[in-house]
Amino acid sequence: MQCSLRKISDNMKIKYNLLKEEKNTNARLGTIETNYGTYDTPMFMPVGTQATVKTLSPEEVKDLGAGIILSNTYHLWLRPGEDIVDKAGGLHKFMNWDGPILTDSGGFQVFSLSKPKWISEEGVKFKSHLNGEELLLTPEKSIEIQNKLDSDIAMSFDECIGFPHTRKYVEESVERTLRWAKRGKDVFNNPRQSLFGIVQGAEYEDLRKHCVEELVKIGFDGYSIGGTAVGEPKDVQYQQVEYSCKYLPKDKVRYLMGVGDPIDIIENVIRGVDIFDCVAPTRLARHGHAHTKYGKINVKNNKYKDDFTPIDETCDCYACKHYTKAYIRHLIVADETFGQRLLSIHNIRFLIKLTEDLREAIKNDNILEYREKFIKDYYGDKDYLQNKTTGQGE
RNA sequence: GGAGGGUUAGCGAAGUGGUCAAACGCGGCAGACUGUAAAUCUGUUCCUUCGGGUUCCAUGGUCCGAAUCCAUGACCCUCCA
Repeated sequence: MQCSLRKISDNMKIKYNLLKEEKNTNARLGTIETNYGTYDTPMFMPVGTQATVKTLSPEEVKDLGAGIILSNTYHLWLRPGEDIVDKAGGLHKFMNWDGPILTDSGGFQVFSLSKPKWISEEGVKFKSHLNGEELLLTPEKSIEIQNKLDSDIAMSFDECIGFPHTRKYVEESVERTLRWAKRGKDVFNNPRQSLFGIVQGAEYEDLRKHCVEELVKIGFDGYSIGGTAVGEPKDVQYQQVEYSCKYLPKDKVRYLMGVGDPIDIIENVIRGVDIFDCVAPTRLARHGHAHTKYGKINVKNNKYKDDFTPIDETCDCYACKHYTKAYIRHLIVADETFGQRLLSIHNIRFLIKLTEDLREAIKNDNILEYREKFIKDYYGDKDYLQNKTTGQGE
């Protein structure tokens, strides 16, 4: 049977190739080889939690220059169920995406579905957000689901803890996350899928180091940095990333989970991160906000009602090439989905373009200058750290 | 011509003697959002020099006190002729 999806290779673990380290920082230029082609890093992955990047077609996502996209175990487990996706021929066929897919493990839902949840050694009991049914997600179950979904990269089931927390809790949580990582790896059985371990340990360097060392002993195809963008101050986030990257093996890809503020991407690329994902560009878009070279704007604002210029004159995306702020504002205010699509296209493109620029800066060994210029344009005189916390807090 | 019902903030709509500058919804204006329980959530929305000022169709009245009671007028709706 002729498969409509172009699978480049059938039986391959992902492979990271480190091409260059930036002269003045820890930033890295590389490529990641997947079953669906080879992509450059640093890279930004658009998020398609429920097997769709909200409001966009796969063709549109492709056109933005996206490589890997992210989907979610928890959501697909609840609906439509991994067996349906399996029956469809796997997630790629199910959603008509012929690029690589990474599935998150459900670990973030341990954090975000905060109210009724019980964490035990066995796993996490949730109440389904759909019908209140009590569900038990375990490391084994998460991997089983992901094996069936047949994504290219599966994530270990971890505990993503919020901020702040006690050192004692972090210590216990890291050990549990490590045991869960081992249990997940033990049942992992999809030969064409890769498995990533997740570094936790909050803001404690020794715990991050310990977590990395233990994960490396277990052995994974790539490593993620978790537990960031959960309400901590920005400088704490950057430190957490530093403490993780410092000990991670150079020959494996590094994925910082859930981070997608432009400045955070730059700061963390500088600290050695290769891959990012974030819901922000699409969520902000649906809420009427757009990134521009000169900062984030709220397109709904009255002052744009007769502004017939593009969102960002310097942007090469479809929305900026063909539509004005006034028109997009009208669509958003009128609650038309096309407005949400246009802003989603723009915001994702903005972040992907950012990673393209960062790759160029790494090549040219001028990423610090790039950062300075970016901040000057994007934040103006504002202090971009300004005691701001990241993410949703607890 | 006769009989009822109605008129409250930008709109819709509660309120029928004091705790009413007036619930609630919409609309408006702003804000938040970082591995998506999020096309969601929050604030604000008569004027103000923040002391206060002026409101509930209009005018006059009752009362210590009126969006609320009475009188007259204006306009709107329904039914009967």
